[in-house]
Amino acid sequence: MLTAKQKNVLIFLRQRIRSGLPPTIREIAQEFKVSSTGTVRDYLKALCTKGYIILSEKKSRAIELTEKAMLNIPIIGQVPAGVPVLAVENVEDYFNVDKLFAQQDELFFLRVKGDSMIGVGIMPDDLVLVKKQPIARDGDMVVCRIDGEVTVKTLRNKDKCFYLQPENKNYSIIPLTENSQIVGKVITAVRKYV
Amino acid sequence: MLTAKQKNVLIFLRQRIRSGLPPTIREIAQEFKVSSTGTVRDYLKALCTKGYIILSEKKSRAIELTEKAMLNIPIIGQVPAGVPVLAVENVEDYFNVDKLFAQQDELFFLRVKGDSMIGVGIMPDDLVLVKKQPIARDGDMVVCRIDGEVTVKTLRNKDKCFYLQPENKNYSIIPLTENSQIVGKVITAVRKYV
DNA sequence: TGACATTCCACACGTTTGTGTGGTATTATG
DNA sequence: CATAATACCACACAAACGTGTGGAATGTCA
Repeated sequence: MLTAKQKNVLIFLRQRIRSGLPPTIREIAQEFKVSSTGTVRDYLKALCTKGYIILSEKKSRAIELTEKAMLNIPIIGQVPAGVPVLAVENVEDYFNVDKLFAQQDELFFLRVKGDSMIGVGIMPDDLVLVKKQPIARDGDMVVCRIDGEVTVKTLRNKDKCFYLQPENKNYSIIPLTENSQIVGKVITAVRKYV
Repeated sequence: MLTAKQKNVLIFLRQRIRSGLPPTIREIAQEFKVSSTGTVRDYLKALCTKGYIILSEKKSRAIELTEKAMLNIPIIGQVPAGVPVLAVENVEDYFNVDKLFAQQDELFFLRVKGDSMIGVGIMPDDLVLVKKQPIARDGDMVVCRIDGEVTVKTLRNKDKCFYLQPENKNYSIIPLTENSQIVGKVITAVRKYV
């Protein structure tokens, strides 16, 4: 529903906000070569009523992007033969990088050592993105401290007891004792190339 | 070299900048309960001369973090027994999410179908982060169009010819013909849980 | 001890910036 | 066709904001 002008303004806002300093009304006017601040306010009002931005009163540069306006990296799904790969129809979902930012203090990457999780495709030296939390549920992949050692395992809850289950037949199940502590939950596995 | 006060100010700045709107001098004063704007300017000058922030003149909220001050998601490496997991000493590197942003238009995720790359730990339904580029080098993992079909394979260059090599013994090597086109290069593999 | 950085204060000046009013012309939209 | 939304303008006002001056207390380090 955005006009071409509004779309361009939104792109500019996104760019500037991401760079760390949202623009003032007059900076937007300069960017789009309009001589009146009233014109820019028309833009912003339109984007505001359409739900793309939120404005705070009497604060400089106070332009906030809504979830709707956030730019995400597209996830391309199954691509039928003969169709351009990056066509809009193929976009299955979006990977929201902005959200990663928001909870940054809660996250860390852990480099996996050993092959105890190779059964689920996690190889030695892979990175797992861990969300810090002291508890987890049955089936969650967790990072755990056992007597000072740190391991990645699948958490299992059987007969009112918790167990750490490796995803490799060469390793055995470890019961979760008082000396153990769940550091966090694996939410993503990442392997970087090059 | 930062004093406790300066460190706290920097943490506050980082928080506010990441949230999208850097604070004004008076907002900083309010946060730290000092009644003079001059005091805050002292803080900022110190952080500036020590190389943590960059200030622009006569612009509101114009506080920029330097690379030195940027907070990235820490990558935790090998953790020896008895040491807290998240201790600073264990930080192996940082995953710079800011850099992902910069080249956002060049990136997309592709959901992998099939098990032709299972030999390198890429499983069906995994996501690969692809950087758009029409050429690649021997050994690069690439996304390729062959007669309209899209596949992920390893690129091989032998005897002046290019081949697409699956990482699974059940599949065979495919020569790169004129009907084929390299869409981009896989730079990261990602698997999301939950 | 002396030079220096740090951490605070008060107050005033001038620019930046958001706000508001009142227009006009063009382009949807039902 | 009429109403609404859009896209522009000029100008003025008040609040927000960065800047500057001058001072004082404290701690650091050679």
